[in-house]
Amino acid sequence: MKTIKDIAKELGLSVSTVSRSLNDKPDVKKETRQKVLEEMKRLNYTPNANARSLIQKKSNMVGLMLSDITDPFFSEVALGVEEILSKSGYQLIYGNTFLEVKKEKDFLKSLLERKIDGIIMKPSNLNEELLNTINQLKIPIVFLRSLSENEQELNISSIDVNHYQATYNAVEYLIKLGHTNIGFIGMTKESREEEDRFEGYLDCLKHYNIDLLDQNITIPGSKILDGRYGMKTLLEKNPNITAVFAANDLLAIGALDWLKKKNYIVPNDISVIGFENLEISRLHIINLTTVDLPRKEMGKQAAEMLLDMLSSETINKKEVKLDTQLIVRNSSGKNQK
Amino acid sequence: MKTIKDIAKELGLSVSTVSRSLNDKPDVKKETRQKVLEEMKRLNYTPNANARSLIQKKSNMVGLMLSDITDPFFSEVALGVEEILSKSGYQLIYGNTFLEVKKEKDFLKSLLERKIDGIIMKPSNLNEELLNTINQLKIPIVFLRSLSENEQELNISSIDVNHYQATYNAVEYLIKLGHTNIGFIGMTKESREEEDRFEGYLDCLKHYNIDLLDQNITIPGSKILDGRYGMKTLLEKNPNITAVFAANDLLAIGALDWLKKKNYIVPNDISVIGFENLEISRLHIINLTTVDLPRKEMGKQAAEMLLDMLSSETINKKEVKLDTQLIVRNSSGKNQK
DNA sequence: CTGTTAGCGCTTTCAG
DNA sequence: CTGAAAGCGCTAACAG
Repeated sequence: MKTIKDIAKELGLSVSTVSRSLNDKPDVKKETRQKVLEEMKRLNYTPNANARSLIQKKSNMVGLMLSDITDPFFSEVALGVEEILSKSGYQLIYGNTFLEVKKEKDFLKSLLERKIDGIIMKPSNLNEELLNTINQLKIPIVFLRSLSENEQELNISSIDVNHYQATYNAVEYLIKLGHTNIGFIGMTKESREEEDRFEGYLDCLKHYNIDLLDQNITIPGSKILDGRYGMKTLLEKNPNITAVFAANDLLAIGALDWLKKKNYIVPNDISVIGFENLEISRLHIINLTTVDLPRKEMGKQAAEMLLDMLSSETINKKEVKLDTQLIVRNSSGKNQK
Repeated sequence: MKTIKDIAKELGLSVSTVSRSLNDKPDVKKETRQKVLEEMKRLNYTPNANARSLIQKKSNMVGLMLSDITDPFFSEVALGVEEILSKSGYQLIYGNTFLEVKKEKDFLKSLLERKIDGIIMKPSNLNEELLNTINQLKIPIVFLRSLSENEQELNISSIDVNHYQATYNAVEYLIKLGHTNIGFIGMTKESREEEDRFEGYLDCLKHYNIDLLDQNITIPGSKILDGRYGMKTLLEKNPNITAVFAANDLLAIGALDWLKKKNYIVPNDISVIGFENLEISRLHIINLTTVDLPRKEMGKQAAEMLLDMLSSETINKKEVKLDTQLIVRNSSGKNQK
């Protein structure tokens, strides 16, 4: 492997001059720099970023901790993050945690050893230990979800959408279509956002003086099959349901699928609303009314917030909540009963 | 930031003893090691992996170059790769290239500067320059696609499925259902695999003495909307088509969507076959006959091949082609005309 | 404008 | 079993 020493020796220069030339520093004669650059090419020299990191105490690497990259939400976030950070010369170390505390811990540890400059992550509900660990990191962090109460004092920025409001609006939209018997198909595991959404559902019903029925609620999981099962469960418990809010599009699509299989007509018999606005949801054969989540945009903004924190001395914590938009399609309509 | 020096000073030991203790090397008294480990915890010490990489000439980092992480194929590959490599203590630097040569070059360069130990990647059709660059890397590489002819001499392993055979089988299946007017909706950009698939289609028609019709072929792109457009194009050019092979599921789903919109009955009027077996494809409302791609498995095997190359002195190049399976669902049936 | 020197944090001989 | 010393490849004062 070639080093700047080789270049220096070859050219009869000192390593510092070579270093200066390579890094576009001032105080180098044009011709010298020229010669260095040529020699560099000739020798097929590649700088050693690790050596540079060591001395500069800056690695130009950022950690990206996701729960599951195959989740369309995270893959789009990851795309947005990478787009912005790579432009600024940062490399991304990525890992999946499935929100398992052990994986989170292990991954964080490996990031710290690598002396990364910052982290963008979607953590689980932090237990105390992890919270402490994170608190001690002296590097900028952006959460891909809102901070919970016990995290408020942390010096961490966050980006999220307003799950509460989004759900409230969606349910309100159903109520204004005449629905009163509205089911809720929730996601397991995604506690923080999930709570907010559930509260949005509850508060909206309350606001319109609609009784909350236990049998209108089910929490089956987060995949298509869970949605099918959730829809089945709801109808078994309460056949009078006329509308359903599902906590994500896959659940909603599963619900649609099950309804279709059982010869229910959507939206005449039952209205279905999702949450996420996946690409497939706008398919003619699905045509799901849903809440649009600006996934890639969230990734981009997360990256920009991190860059911001990276470049300023004082950590200026920011908590951003993006607005969402209800996308009305054909899976929802007036209550016909 | 604490260093081993701090530990050494605190304990009145030399840095070398501390280093040995931390790395489980022999020749350290049990109690000494114990003391070091305790002090390490007390001081909240984190080793500096960059310093270690510098001296060991091994970074324990691997590059993962994808075209687009939001493509379900790549996100699942990325999951499999990460699962295996993180278990072996490797960190993954990921980047999206969209098969753009400039992005590929830039990303490769940044990987080289980081002195990564190996690369798993899905490259575009390599131009000579990139090919040279890659050839000069003295590190193990695994391609997430088969090697093309001009790449054969490279010391690179690859993993892929047999696109030719998979397509041949799919088309043969259609022919055996009585179809002779079979459309082909192809993907742009993904040249290598695409050629193989196209050849599978051609050879199969030829083998069954079916005339190849120009108007039965269209290459619209790779997304749902492209599939809709592709289906539209095919039917305009040749209304007698009774079956369609689409080069991926999204194209096939787009085709289904358009057929549904135009009130064609699938599979009675037209059979549709996809390629990939996405999760949504098994939905009751889609129910797509398709070729199953073992995506995550490919990622895992790619990682294992790389680990293999990483641990053995001699680079033992391997070219793996996994078999695929035709998943027959309700989007295909007997020719009714 | 250029060279000398020190040192980033760590591992690894080589002595003892 | 432990310590001293060298050095990985690079940057950053400081002299000149």
